Amino acid sequence: MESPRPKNLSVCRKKSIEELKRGRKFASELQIILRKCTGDHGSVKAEELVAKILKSFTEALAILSSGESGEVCEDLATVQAGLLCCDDQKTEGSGENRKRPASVDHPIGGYTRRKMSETWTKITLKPVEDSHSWRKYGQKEILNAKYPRSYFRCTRRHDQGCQATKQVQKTEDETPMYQTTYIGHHTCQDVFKAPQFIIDDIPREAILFSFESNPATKQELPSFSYFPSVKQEYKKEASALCDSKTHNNQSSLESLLWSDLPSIKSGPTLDLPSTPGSDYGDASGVYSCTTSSYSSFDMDLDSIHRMVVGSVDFDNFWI
DNA sequence: AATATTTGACCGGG
DNA sequence: CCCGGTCAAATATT
Repeated sequence: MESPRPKNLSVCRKKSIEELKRGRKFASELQIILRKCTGDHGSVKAEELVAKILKSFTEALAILSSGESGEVCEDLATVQAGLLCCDDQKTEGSGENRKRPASVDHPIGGYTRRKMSETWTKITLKPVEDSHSWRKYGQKEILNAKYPRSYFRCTRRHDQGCQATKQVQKTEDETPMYQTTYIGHHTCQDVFKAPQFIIDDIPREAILFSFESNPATKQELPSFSYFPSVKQEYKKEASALCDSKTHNNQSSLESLLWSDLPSIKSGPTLDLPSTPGSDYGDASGVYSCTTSSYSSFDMDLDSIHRMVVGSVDFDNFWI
């Protein structure tokens, strides 16, 4: 949080302010139109809605205009945390009878539908590049959403029983963003790190929303212990940076990210054309395999995360 | 051959 | 019954 603030971030903020101003202007116009059209007998709800939209824009603008440094994320998170709801806390229980045959994952039968897990959301201009390996396991058309939602799980699910998942969905804004919802924390440990890529998790322009927290589950600490079951996924991860396809996606992403993170760039220079053959048409084209260590920026966000949500007493454990 | 992604089906909550 | 999350067979990729 006290990390030096790249110029690009303030540029980003200015852009955000511009965008919000435009949004507010449009909402204003809509309000006028609404009043003209509906008159006195008009829809009160619609009016209320417009008023709320306007208020949101105003507040967001106030937040962005006031703070000088990285408080943007916190403030927005705080604002949004109140608006967005949390997962329910129902236990997924023992008393279920499912037809689906038992699998390695779910020996008892059926599959586990994850609830009561900590979730947090990032909204970024580009698909989020984070420090874990993900494997896509599904994609769904979502009602009233233009783009499908992609579902990812940690590649270490089988190895280490890591239950972390994430969902990526492209928003339908004027300038489409990628909303990445993380569900649950990684309980896995990186075996092969790629020290030359100490990036991280989130592009600077990321907006972090936190909904729930259970600090007790925080286990994302670097570890040097060696895990015996080294399977293909590890190898792939270890060589991810040399892997052609992954390399393409990653490099393009990274070069984009780096363009926003010039001050913390480390390791080899990636001087590649942006988005060579990678398709960001929707969330379905999203990367899956990445690796890196935890950066100070990651820790910063983690701190922010803690600050935002405080210590909510929430009893969920993966293990 | 091993691993990743796609995609339709299944499942459960609301 | 609808919708969203997950599974797993089929297919693609490496």
